[in-house]
Amino acid sequence: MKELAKAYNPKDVEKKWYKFWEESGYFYGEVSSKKKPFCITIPPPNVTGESHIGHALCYTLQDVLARWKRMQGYATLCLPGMDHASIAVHRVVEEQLAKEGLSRHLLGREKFLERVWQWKNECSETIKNQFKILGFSFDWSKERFTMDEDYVDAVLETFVRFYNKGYIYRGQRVTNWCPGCQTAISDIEVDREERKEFLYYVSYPLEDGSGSITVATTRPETMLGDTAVAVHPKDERYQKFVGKILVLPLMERRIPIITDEIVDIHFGTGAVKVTPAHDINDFEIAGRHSLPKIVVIGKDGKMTKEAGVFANLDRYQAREEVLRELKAKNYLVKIEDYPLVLGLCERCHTAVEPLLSEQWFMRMKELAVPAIHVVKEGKIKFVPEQFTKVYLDWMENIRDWCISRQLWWGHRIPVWYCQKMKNPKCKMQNGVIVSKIAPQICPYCGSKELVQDEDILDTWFSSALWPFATLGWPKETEELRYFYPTSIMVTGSGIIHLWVARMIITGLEFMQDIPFSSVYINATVLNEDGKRMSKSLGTGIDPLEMIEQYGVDATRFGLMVQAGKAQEIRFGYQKAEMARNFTNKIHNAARFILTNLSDLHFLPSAFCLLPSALELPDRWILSRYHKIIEEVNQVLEEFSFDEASQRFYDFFWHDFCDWYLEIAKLRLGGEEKEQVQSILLLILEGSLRLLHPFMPFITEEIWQKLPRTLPKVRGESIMLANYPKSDKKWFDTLSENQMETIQKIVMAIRNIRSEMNLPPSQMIELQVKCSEPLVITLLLENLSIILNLTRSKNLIINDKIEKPKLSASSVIGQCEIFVPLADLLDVEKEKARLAKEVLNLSKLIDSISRKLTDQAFLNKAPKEVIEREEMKRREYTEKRERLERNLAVLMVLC
RNA sequence: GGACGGUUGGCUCAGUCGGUGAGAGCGCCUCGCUUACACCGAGGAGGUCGUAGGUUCGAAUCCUACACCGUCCACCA
Repeated sequence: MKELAKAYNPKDVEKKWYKFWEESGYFYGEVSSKKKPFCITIPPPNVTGESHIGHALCYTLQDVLARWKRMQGYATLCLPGMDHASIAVHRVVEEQLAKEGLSRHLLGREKFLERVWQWKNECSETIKNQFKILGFSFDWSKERFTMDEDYVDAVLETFVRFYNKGYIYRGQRVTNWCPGCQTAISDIEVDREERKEFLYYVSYPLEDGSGSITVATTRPETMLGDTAVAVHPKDERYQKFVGKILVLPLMERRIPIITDEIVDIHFGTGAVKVTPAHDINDFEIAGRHSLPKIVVIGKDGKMTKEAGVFANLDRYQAREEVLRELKAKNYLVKIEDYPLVLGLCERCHTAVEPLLSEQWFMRMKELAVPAIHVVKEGKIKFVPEQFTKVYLDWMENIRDWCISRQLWWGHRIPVWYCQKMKNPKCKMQNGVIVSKIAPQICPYCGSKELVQDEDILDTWFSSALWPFATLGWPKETEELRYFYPTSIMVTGSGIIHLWVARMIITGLEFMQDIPFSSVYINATVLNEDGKRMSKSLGTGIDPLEMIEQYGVDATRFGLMVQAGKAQEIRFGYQKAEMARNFTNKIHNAARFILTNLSDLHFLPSAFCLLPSALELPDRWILSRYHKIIEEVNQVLEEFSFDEASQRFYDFFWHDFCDWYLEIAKLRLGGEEKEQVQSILLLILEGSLRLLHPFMPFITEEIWQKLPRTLPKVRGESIMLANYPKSDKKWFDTLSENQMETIQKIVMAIRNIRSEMNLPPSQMIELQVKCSEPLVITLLLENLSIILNLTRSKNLIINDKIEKPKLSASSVIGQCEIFVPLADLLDVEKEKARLAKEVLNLSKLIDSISRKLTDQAFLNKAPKEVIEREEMKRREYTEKRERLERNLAVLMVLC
């Protein structure tokens, strides 16, 4: 056997195994009628080149599930891909262009797109490589991109179908317009910044000269586009004005006084100027009251013709001019300081202008109904559960979705406009032609002058199709039939609305079935300072850096031990270091076991052994082992990755290495040698399989080195081996209790040794006073373990032992342990040690006694609780008496 | 403004159905390079469980209010 290195070096093994797995086709998601399917369509990362540890978390979770299910015998498909992420990529590429003194408008649409494709290709290679480094068992043969030919087809198909069913329409709406970037931008691209601004009070006179109403505004220049003043219907101050007409100052326009629930009685004067074309609320008010919408600020941020004498002024210049005029004509009542939250374009930092524009929308209310139903019914479950509410709250108040974007990188809207509209039929359709394929002539009037809509679709329109478009939809592929609905969607809480909700809607609409049965919302990874990781802020931790330092398995495990129910996790190097140390522990345990196997030609079949034929440590570790298998499988069913990894850690390190292995060392030289070797190997081999989903590389590396004679080690890779199943016949509570007694005794003696500063070379003697025959037998049967682990020469046990005067002592259950030390005994220290323990017990006994003398407690507490308390009191009291007696012996000495 | 989450030893976090001597990892202290592992082993110190009330025989755990931190959503001009 090849000598194993003293320390585990991940770099030696990781690349090799990934290559082996991939080339062997183990990741291939095969349709198999003999197996049950398990499928995850991996959330496609944006091709923006960003990479931080949060991605590593999300995808590792999925790989753990996939490897686990694959080993459990499911036909497993993890389908990877990338998202074209139109806005985000625009930002990246346009930034690059800006550095070269270029812009997308200077380049033109075609050249710009060429440039983006080039970027996309580089970027997706980088991401793919990272995923491979991380060991993800994704089926790369089925990799998809949201702008692949087939995928585009699916997107256009969706648009046409939705349009034909009347869900998609064209209309006007106020959207965030950036005059700097010359595009509409979504809410998430707007940075909010608090500014010290002013609130201006302007008086609008009544047409009949009977008075005036004062309105408050932060943007006086928009008054030029006012078409009403609104008050709350219940505002008594204005009851008498409702329905009357005002004369808009400077414009001399007659505008009505209307009522609307949206108005806040307590803000300003309680009367709001309504500017439908430049404010989202006002736009909605206008909709409810059929008010005209006058655009007074143009896309360039300058005043339009509609602004009359202010036309062509910059919007901020216009504000000054308007204020001057108002003041001159005595309409300006007062000015207050006012902190305003201003929307700024996150790219160019220009103040966003809400602007009325023509957009495509999707009606959502009706589509949301079945999507709400499947979640309420429990057909789709959110994990953690609290996110169900986030989803439902949004769905139940869903608004129409603006699906058009004035960008270039993405799916161009499959709509053409006839420029001629030569007949009434064409005019009736407004010359709108919706088609997957570019039409040559107008189907209505035969005109050849057709112009395609310039806009593209919102990125999420295409990602909404991910779970089925990746499997081949609209074609009826074998994969689609077999793997849809997929098993689980793992993603971040930030995109429940943007993405998850829409996948559920489109899945139900086009597949008539849910897209997945579970939605696991992974935590946001914060860095060590509790800050969100972001490349632009420089607060991200690059997973590759961590991998470089600790290896892939440690990085993955470090993430998994923290992947619990919390909404956020802080990630630091500590956890990765802990996990790295664990890999080393596993490596060395394996090294020890394999080294001690070297003279074995074949292995006895320990697997056939009956529990009764085994020794206590064997029965104990096998019981622990099977319980851990049970637990890991169970908590994984609940997606408790933290529990699964931590429990395994505790078992392997503490039970197996600290105790079983240490005890095994004593037995490997004796008659039980082969039995012990077999059990060591059995537990090691099973542990590797149990751990494999979390740490794929080290487990494969060691597993491949195990003797092939082991029945379980016949396959060509651990990732194809069976995942361990627990066998309850090995559950052995008695052995666990007995072992616990031994451990406690050993620990008590070690504590004495340590407190008395006894060097390891100092052998000691043990005397145990015990009257319980079963315990005496237990200790005698495991005598060599106790002696060896405590470095003791011998042990005398019976019920007549008296405490040697110069000895340290301890009480464990039925046993009183004495360590005669003669002049090695530090009497003062020992007295202090015992006194402290007595004091501790006294406190406990007092608190229990207080309970047990409390009538209320005795009357109302359940019987079991009272009994347990009584039992504890007896136990502690007895222990205290013994300790006090031993302490008394020492007191006599001085 | 609303919703959700968090607040437990120096740090990062567990803690199930209310009854535990409140746990772990890191860090710290003492001892030890005992031929798997110093990326280790043995032992130890360290916590009025954010604050204030309440429910209860009994609260880290349930309820209310508040504070601070975080995330998401939002139509206060």
